[in-house]
Amino acid sequence: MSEGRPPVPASPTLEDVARAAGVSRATVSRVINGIRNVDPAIQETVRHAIAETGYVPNRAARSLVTRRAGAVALVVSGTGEESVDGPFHSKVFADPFFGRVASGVVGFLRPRGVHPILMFAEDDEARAQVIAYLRQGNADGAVLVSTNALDPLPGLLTGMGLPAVLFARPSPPIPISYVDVAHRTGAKLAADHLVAVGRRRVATVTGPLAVPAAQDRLNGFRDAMAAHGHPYVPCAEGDFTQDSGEHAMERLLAEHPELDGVFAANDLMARGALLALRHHGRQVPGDVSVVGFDDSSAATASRPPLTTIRHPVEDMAAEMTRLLLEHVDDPGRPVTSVIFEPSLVVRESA
Amino acid sequence: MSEGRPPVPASPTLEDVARAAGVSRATVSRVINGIRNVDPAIQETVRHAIAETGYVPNRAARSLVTRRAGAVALVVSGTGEESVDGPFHSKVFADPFFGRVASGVVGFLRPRGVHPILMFAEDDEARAQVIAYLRQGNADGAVLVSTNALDPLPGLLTGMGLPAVLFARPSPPIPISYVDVAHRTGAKLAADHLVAVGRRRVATVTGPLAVPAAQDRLNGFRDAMAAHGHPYVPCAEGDFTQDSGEHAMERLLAEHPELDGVFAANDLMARGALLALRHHGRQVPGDVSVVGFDDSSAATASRPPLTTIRHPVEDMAAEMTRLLLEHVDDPGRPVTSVIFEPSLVVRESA
DNA sequence: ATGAAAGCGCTAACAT
DNA sequence: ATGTTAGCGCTTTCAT
Repeated sequence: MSEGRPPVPASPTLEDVARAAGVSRATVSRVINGIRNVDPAIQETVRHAIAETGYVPNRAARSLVTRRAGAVALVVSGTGEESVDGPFHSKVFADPFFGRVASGVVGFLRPRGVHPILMFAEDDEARAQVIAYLRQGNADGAVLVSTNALDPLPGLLTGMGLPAVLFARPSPPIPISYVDVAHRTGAKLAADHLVAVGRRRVATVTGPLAVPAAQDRLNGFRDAMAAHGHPYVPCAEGDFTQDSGEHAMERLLAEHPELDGVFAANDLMARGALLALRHHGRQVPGDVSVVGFDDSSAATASRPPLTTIRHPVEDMAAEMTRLLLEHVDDPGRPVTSVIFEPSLVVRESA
Repeated sequence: MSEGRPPVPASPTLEDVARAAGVSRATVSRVINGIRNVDPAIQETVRHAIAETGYVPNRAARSLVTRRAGAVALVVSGTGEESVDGPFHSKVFADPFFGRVASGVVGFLRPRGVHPILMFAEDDEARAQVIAYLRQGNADGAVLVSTNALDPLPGLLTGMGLPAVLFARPSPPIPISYVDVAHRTGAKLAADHLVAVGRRRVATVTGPLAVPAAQDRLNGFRDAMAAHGHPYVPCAEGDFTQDSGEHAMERLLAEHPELDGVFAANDLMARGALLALRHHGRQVPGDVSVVGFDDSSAATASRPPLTTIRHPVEDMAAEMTRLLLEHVDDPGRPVTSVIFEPSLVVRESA
């Protein structure tokens, strides 16, 4: 932003409150920051003066001395290869998942008087801007949700000493805290359910296999099916979009027309699979059972509603934020991971 | 956030750079802020010193003296009645529309080194927190997208003298800048198209009629149909969600089984209408033509893909942000509105 | 328990 | 064209 005049009329300062209360700035400051050793009577006087003057602390002044921004960044990071259709940001939020993360983050932050700074890091340039911005000390830490496992950003952030917590385990092991869901357990839940409803010729639509989560879901599913006596599970790779799910399902159907069950690594792809199945005249769940993953809004909005694996995204995001604030308050704290257990939500598709 | 030790090692200050370059702080400051009247040779020296020391300006210190936060808020505001299923924030971002707005805002802000602070104001408490936060001077202004026409927030913001720009015209006329789309023109486009493809028994699924946009789309549609010789257009009210669209379509079908065309006031509801139509065995577009509004990702993801009215949400959001920065730079500037023209996107549903 | 005073890092007069 | 200097509003020793 370019320069201009001050937009707001001068607001009351500590000095004003101190004068009104007949005490010193220091005392007012103590009251505001909840430091004890202040006479209760004086505290009362000060509080009254604060209310009377309509005083609100100036964050810049406070930050300058405390060396804390009092803000955190919410960084959505991508690969840089996604500029196929439309701007990255638009696409990102087309996936309801990110909205749930944002929700969880804000939900945790807000009661604490903190609000997240929203940043996108979809390519090298954007990443550089993010780094530059954070280097200015605009945020005390960052919660990071990345669409790409090889994202260099987590490494860069920890490298510059900025507290950061990831949503989902990074692919190259780096010393950074993260929250994640037990993908393998979730996939097992899906496998168990498909088998329980009598499916025997089951295939899976995977996410991009460079992503650990996609790997885990695939492997977990395969292992579970193997445990049920089905060592071979046909699979087709998608990229977590609905279209990719539809195409993957087409391929699966072409090669294995006899299949009677599908596990898609997320709901969007499951929805695409539903489309392909209908297109080929297969009834769901009559002919083919479909299980998704995420329990996103896509799951309830699709017809039939999706049986899926739910993970508590909002809770996870809140926990991620909690971890971040912990790291901010105590930079020496060792990195940790918190893994959430998913659950099966049975609807109509399987 | 509670207090703790400084998270980062002391970074170089203006003083350090000045010393390294053998000049005064003021000169370095001038170079950084692009103020002319600095000897080119010295500029070079200073730049070198900056690079050498790895200096980055401290935003808090700068804000303290300029009295500018250098940040803007992106506020998503709701009615408070939406807590039906899941947290407000989750629901908000389930609508791809908000993602597009965020995208446009960030797209405009980022090249200018500004990032938005994300805030939700879904009920009185949240609204109070938003106000309190903004009163602290954490943002120089706010771009506001509201799901409710009677939202008190715009009034509150302008009341406290904070520059703000809305996405969509507020229902009670208040002196505030906004961007919007020509809803009536869009609705007319839909009507013209439905008539052009031979539809004569046309109905409409409206948005919540308390919202001006929903009103305008309805009225624009009715007027245009009247101009085509169809004075009566059955309508059913929805609330912009897919489910509401489905239910509205059910009602329409029950009362007017002969209908052959539908205009839904947004894509999500159009999608719901598609579901209801299929459920009743109507072919789209064979038996019934369907036109949506928004050209959101829901339009391309639905089957058949939706013919819809496109408005340039990202561009509008960018313009909204531009207007905000203008108001921030010059608080005296009179409020303005910018209305964008929508266009018809023909796909398969009509 | 309270006050006085020293800055935090920066910008913007003002002086030269 | 450059330097000097006075704060911006706050927290935090250090005295008292």
